[in-house]
Amino acid sequence: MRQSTLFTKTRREDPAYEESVNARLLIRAGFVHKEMAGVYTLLPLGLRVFNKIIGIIREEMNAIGGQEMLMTTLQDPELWKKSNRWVEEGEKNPNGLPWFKTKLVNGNELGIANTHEETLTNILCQHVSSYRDLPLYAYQFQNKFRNELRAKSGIMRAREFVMKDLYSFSKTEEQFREFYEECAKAYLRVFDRLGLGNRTYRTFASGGAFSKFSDEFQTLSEAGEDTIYILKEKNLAINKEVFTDEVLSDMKVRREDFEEHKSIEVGNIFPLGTKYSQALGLLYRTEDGEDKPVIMGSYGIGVGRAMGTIVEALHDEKGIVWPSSVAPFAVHLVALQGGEEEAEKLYKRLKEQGTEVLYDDRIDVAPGAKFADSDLLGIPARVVVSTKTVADKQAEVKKRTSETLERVSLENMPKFFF
RNA sequence: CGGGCCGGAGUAUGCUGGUAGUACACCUGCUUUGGGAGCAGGCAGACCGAGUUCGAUUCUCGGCGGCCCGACCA
Repeated sequence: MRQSTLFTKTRREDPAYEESVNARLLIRAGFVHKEMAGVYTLLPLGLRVFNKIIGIIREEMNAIGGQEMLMTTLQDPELWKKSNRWVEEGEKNPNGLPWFKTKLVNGNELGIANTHEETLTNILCQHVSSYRDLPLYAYQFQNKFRNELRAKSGIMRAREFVMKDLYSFSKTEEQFREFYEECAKAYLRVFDRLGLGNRTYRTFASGGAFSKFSDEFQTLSEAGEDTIYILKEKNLAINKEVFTDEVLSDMKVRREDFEEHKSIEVGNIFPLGTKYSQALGLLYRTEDGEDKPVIMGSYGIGVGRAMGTIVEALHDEKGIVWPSSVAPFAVHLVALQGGEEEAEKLYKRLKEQGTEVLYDDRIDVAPGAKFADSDLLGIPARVVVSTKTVADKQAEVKKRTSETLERVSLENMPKFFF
């Protein structure tokens, strides 16, 4: 893509109304636009990153048998009343789910989705009736709306956000557990591919409204809202909420061996048991002809939060540092004076070979400004073509993560040196 | 939802009870080009409402909005 046609502009200064690193950098670099507190638009560059994150999650979910679908945002209150999660006006919410609601013209109330256990369980009542139909795993990337009392930390705690939510439906506890562990491994692969592997821990946590315990995926970061305790040699992490003597003795570990860290919850998986299958009547018939409620589990990753976490975890003083797996482009080709003609040729060649390239073809922009933009945008490789390099029939390559400049022949540029 | 701070060109800010200044961006022209160029000219701004006052961007109150702390949070 030609940068001269990119409608977003970078900013030199931090927005005055944002304090968090992720929001400051993403706004300055033109990846997101803030609509209001906790509500962010994805601009073209931001959407490219977003879609790459989704692509990675999708591959890993498909690999463990997930079937992708897309459920609705408008929700029928009747379903939620069955599970006792519909909260009337003025009522204190026993489940802690802050609802957004709206109304039809005729006055009937509707819910605006904040999660989809009820919806999917209800759908499956029409498709599951025998043990032969199980297990099954369905997931989606869908907008969730949560009426957070306080949106904060930039895109990390939003009121509207896209979540990958997968739900498992199993015959037995053993079958559920087997998938649960498989999904936990898939989650670690996802975070590894997102460039967060070395600082993301599967973390023992409280089960909230659904079960006694759950597993969170926590990425170490000072920007995090959570506190976890980690035991590096055992690769064990425990959320502060459940860092109790009882839990420690169950795990046969000593409190003083743990280190305390701030962290960001990038994913969460938890058992649902038969809470929703019983409430909504999702039963299956066993080999023995008996009707039993399906055993469920729920598995979430916030896509925007993952994006923000990457920015928080990997930025430097000059800007964003995207891992190549999610970078908006693989290469930032920068033409400086005297290099325009060769840069143009190189741009065409890189595109032909399928390399995703952002081409800074802007004229009358000072070299320093181009370099500053390049650093801010965080594309993994910068390729400069200028009078100096053209004289040697070369281009200059610099990785975003390194200060080393490398010269590469313009004629025989290796296909993927990036 | 409680508390603190804040609200002015596209962005960032200084001063101010007498209708607004600067920098960057943007437009025009000339020069300039390897780490956010220079000169000249130009465009562009006070969240909403009420009150005090001869006069309010400035002071007071209310609303709305933002950030932060706390509470809350699958």
